[in-house]
Amino acid sequence: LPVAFLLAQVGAQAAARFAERLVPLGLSPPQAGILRALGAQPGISQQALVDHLGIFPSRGVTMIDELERLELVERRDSLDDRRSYALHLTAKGNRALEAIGRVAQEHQDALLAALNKKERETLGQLLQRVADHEGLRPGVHPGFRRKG
Amino acid sequence: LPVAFLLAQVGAQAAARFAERLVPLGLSPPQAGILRALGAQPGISQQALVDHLGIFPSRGVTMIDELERLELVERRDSLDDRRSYALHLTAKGNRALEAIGRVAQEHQDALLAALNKKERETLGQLLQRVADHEGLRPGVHPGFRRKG
DNA sequence: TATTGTTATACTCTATAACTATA
DNA sequence: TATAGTTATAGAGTATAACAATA
Repeated sequence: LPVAFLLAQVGAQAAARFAERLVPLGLSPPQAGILRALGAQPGISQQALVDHLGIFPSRGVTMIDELERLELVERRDSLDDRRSYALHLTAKGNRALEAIGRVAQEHQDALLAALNKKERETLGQLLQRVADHEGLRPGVHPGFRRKG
Repeated sequence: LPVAFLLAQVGAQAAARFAERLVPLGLSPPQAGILRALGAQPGISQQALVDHLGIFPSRGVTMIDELERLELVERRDSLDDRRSYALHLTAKGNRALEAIGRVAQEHQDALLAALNKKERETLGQLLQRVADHEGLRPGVHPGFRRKG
């Protein structure tokens, strides 16, 4: 049984369907990932953010630029180091993050409609063990991360 | 429990690790997918291939060009319709397909090292049910397919 | 001299559209 | 007129490298 292939196949499907559900919010999956990270760690620097997500600094700049233009994120001057910014969600950003959460729940319910509650738990536990064994960071999508 | 996110996360990891294992073979995941499809359906036309994989005809041309240059695939003239070709694996292409199979097995063993045999079966069965419910075609990676 | 963030550029993958030749 | 395959072009997403300001 090609379980590894099934994983990649169903995982890609999950990602694609989630991306579709973000379209009405005007967001991409990477943007949702940044909002999520900033919701969990308000005030972190761009450097800390790109390190956490495993992306290149230049990409962080571009993405934060866009999220700032959308008024979802703001760069505040750092108090102790004038080179860096403290990144924060705006009120609008927080509302977007909540909307992402609702959409994610709907997405999961639709994706796992073929499984009952107990089976979903089992699936989650098995996946979590694989994720832990692979050293995956909770909440950080590998599609986000640079090679290596 | 964010099972849908875990699925996307672990699935992307699976795809990335498999891609790494293809590097020594000089192949990309899409190329491996084509070799696999041609192994299962020798002699099909480019049209049938791109339809099966859900890619654009122009992409099919480019990819078959490359695989032909690598001497893994050959275009044979179709007997009954001079517009189309019959696609076949060469002897070298068949050996490559076998190597892909070995690499896939090693990949799966490494990826699922945290699970015992029974758990792997359970995971596979749960994933298969999700895949069926989502209407995924066996052996066709969604990353391959055009939107829709 | 190292670090934060930025800019400018290039690369890869894929989509779109116009085209040729057969049917 | 429709279909198989091709060519040419464009776009999205991301990586790479050089740079300015601050530490």
